[in-house]
Amino acid sequence: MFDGSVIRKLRKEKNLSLKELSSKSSVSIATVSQIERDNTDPAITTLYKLCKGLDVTIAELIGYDDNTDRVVKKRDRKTITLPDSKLKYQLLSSRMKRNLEMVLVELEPHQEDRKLVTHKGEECGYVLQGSLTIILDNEEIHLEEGDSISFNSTIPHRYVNPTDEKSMSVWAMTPPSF
Amino acid sequence: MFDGSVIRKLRKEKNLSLKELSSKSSVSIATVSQIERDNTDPAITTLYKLCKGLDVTIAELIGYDDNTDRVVKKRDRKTITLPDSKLKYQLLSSRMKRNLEMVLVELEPHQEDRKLVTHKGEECGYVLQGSLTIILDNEEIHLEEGDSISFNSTIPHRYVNPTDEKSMSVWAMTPPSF
DNA sequence: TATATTTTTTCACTTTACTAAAATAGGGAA
DNA sequence: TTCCCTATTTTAGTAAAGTGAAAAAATATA
Repeated sequence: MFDGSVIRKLRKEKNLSLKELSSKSSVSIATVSQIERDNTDPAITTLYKLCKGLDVTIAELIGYDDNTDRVVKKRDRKTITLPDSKLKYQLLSSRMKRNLEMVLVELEPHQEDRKLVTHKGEECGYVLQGSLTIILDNEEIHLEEGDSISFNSTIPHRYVNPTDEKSMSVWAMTPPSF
Repeated sequence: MFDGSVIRKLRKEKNLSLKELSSKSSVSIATVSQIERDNTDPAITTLYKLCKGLDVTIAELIGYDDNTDRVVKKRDRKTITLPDSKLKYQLLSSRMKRNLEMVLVELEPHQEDRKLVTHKGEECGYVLQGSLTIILDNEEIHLEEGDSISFNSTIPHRYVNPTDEKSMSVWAMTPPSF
């Protein structure tokens, strides 16, 4: 069951009356009231309309006010192990359901993944330390410290550290792939 | 109107029959079929159920856009100026149309933004250097170097550097807000 | 090709969402 | 305290979602 109280909370935060939200969203006053009090389970289209009136996305609406485990302290980071990868991944974002994920990726000197990976969504990476070579399909892209890159994650890709120094980079992905 | 063909597409990708998805999601075969062909506008709870059967989140279901890649070299970074902010922002992601954005945020000692901001989406931040205090609504969250945080960007927020040292953090946002 | 089985769609019914109008509740002014 | 106005909830009706069973279509097998 969808929690309608989030709608009321957002509405009040934006200082809107039921009448005003009804007008902005083209949903009747009575319906908004019923949804807010969990008297009804809205159709997705009705939710879209309410989101328009509230100026939020559905993902935001569903994830709003979920403040559990926002912070990941350095000492509490989870290390991710992937079956096909020897690289060190540390999750920076919390494990709760979200549309955005952040990880630290560490490669030892001359380390690489042999296997190309592909997954839904897109990602951005920023080189914190050392260098990093990204193989995107058959293209080899070399990044120095401070460089960054964005690409579509469905493009088969893998990481290579061709140097004698450790490489550290931070990556954001939407949707999450871990 | 919600586009039900996404459900069919995902179902076929996962090699599920209507009967199998119906079973995994506890939604009747007939309903799944009707939703897939846009004959009906599902309740949000029904969509939750379908997502469970398809093993995707609502955000994933509702979708995002793919696009092409681009590198931002350190020397080519764009600095972003915001009308209400004195903080230094540098864009790490390309300016191409995307659903994901990454920026470097730099605060001088004792620098802060006085104004709470709110915008659509969600964000993750990782403290690269120094410390950073995030004000989320009325909550004050203190992060040390190496700490990270995820939150919904519609929650009013602002950044504060309460220390004598410079603070550097990297932030990912979806959807982009710059 | 014929038959069997599975998958999907249609049908008719029950249940529930959404609505306009009426009723109730809350707040402010005189 | 009374009155007025606005905000919210309730009511009763219409429209639409969700269902199980039947029908139709698609696929597999001999």
